[in-house]
Amino acid sequence: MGITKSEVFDERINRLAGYAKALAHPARVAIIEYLLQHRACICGDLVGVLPLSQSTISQHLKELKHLGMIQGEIEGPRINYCIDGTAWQEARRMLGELFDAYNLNGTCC
Amino acid sequence: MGITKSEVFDERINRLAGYAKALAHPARVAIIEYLLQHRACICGDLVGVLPLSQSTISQHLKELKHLGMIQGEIEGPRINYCIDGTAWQEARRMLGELFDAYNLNGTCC
DNA sequence: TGAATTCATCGTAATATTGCAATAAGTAGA
DNA sequence: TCTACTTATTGCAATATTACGATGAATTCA
Repeated sequence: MGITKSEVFDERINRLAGYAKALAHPARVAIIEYLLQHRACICGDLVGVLPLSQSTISQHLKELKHLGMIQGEIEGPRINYCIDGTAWQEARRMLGELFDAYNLNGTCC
Repeated sequence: MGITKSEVFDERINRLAGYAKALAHPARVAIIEYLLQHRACICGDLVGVLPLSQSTISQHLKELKHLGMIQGEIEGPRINYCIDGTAWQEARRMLGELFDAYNLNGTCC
């Protein structure tokens, strides 16, 4: 098939997987870290930083936007992308809870 | 293409993306949560829990193993899969640092 | 208006992922 | 050994992802 059976999992799990997916590609991690360091960026900046083409970077930005992790604001001829605070906090909380669940149950194996 | 240019990103970023990838599919999140709750599991258990076929689940387990998140130990006719503590802690640390970087810089936009 | 700048989109190609049925491989017990 | 049980692998099909060049759309400035 090649199509994820999202409908058989509940909302929470799909959302968690979505946030993880946003960080599941090195280019997207690099983009997020750049955004964290600069508080904002434009696609053009990234073209100079990442060894990927402008269209590829634009595509990753689109994916991050689609997954809710970033926002884009038009500012003159360029676009100010930045982390979406709400999604960021939710992702942090959901992933944090998942990782913390390991400690609560003690070591395994 | 369809092939990620991992070689242009450093080790740390690729590792982080790898851990995120482990959680980037709802079925794998469900598997991990099941492991967290039961401390161990066998593929057969999951077949009764997840609405996916045995071969599909086995494949996700293989992927999780490949990404370092779980370990499998043969125990009689079955296999005891469990979270890999070392990888888990590293993933938690790396993702935690990433998420914390947002707060350190204050709100954005 | 025209040129330059910036980002998005389209088209294309190659590879990866997801899923399942069927089958294989391994172990345990009769 | 034979059977039952459990998990892995194979083969296949369909969709998703990644990447890039070329082109398009929008904005700014001369």
